[in-house]
Amino acid sequence: MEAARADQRREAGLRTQARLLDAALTLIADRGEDGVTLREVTDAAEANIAAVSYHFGSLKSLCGAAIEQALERYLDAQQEAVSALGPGSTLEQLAAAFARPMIRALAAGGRDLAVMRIVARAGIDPPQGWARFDARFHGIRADVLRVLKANVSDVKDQDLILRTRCVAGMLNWLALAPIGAELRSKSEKRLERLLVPVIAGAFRATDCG
Amino acid sequence: MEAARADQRREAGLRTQARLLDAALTLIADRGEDGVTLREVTDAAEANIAAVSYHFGSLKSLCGAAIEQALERYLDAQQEAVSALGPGSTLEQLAAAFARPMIRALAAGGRDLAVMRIVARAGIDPPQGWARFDARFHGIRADVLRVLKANVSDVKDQDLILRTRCVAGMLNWLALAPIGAELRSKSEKRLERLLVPVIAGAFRATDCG
DNA sequence: CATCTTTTCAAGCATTTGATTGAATGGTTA
DNA sequence: TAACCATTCAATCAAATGCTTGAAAAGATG
Repeated sequence: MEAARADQRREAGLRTQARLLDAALTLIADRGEDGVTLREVTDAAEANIAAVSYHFGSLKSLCGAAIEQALERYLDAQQEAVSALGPGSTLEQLAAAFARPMIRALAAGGRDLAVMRIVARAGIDPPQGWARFDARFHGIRADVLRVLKANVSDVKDQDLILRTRCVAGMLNWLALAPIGAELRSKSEKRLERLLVPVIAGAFRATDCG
Repeated sequence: MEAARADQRREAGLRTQARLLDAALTLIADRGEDGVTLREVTDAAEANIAAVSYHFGSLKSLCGAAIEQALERYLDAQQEAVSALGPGSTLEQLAAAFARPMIRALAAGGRDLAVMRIVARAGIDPPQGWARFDARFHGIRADVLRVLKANVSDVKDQDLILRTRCVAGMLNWLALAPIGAELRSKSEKRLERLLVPVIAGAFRATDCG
């Protein structure tokens, strides 16, 4: 037979894996990793209970894989948004770039928002192997810090990093809290107009006097 | 017998109730309501498993009581801090007052911090009967809004409320996320110096140009 | 003292949990 | 066709869960 034609059984298995990952993504985003049960995830994925053990070894492994997938999608988007910043970017441009992945997710909803909610939850209850992504987080933080230092003077790096974390926390909060649900019907442009000034203000943190 | 002397059995029961509430407070703060088990809470409280049913009816009721207690403590502190604001308060004074309960809790740790973490979790997964506290939240928000309107011009009330929610979310994030743990060894004054400018900046949200 | 009442306790119950098993399914290969 | 193999499935298991039970403990009350 042709080598190009794939094994139908293997393809079906991969589709089941993908459905399980997708179901886990949504459920973890809504209830957290510990709130997801085996039956729930297999029902949502239209798969048999044993499929989780067969394809992933355990429910914990499936959730871990779903969370890793979400983290990677987030880091890709965040890194791309931040790397577009030039050396002379303003705080508003920084704020817009930094918040863009979350703003897009809030406007888009669905899987994109689920990814951001999982990342936010991971910030509260760091999953095992979180350290695996430290380097990429550090890289993004370095890009942000560079722009911050060019715009804000007489503030220690440590304190600028704290401001970045405060802003990231604020955005994560909007993804998780029901209060942030009001924002989800709005367009990207509208969200940008609302949030960017607040974020830039937090970055600036100056009395203006 | 004297009416003033209390029944020792009743007193012992009340002490058990208090221990259960206290154990639930700590555990809910750390793992969330759904992460608390009956055995865990009774072990921590040095009480028998049946004590929960006997005193509170169910684990859910015990957790509900602990969460309500935490919410009330929080609202008392927040309301007191905000009501100290005068009509001519600056944004920095507003920021300091608004963040004071969280700053005190971060500096104090222990039960005070547990209370704030439970309130933060309640903002993500609102418990039943949350609506019971709507009026008090609304009152605090009104006080904040008054000061904001006096300091920020040409911004709709709706958007000022959003800023308040963003700031509240940022503070809640610091209570929940492990990243915020770095702040917990610092003094109130140091925390105020670090956070108040950021919060005031988010409230101000102006380009300064 | 005898009787009540409040609280505590160990044992056990039904349900739900994650996980396993051996058989069945059905495409693949010789 | 027949042997093979990746996948699916229903049935089942042990452990953990929330909760209940009847008895025991011990202060209160007459």
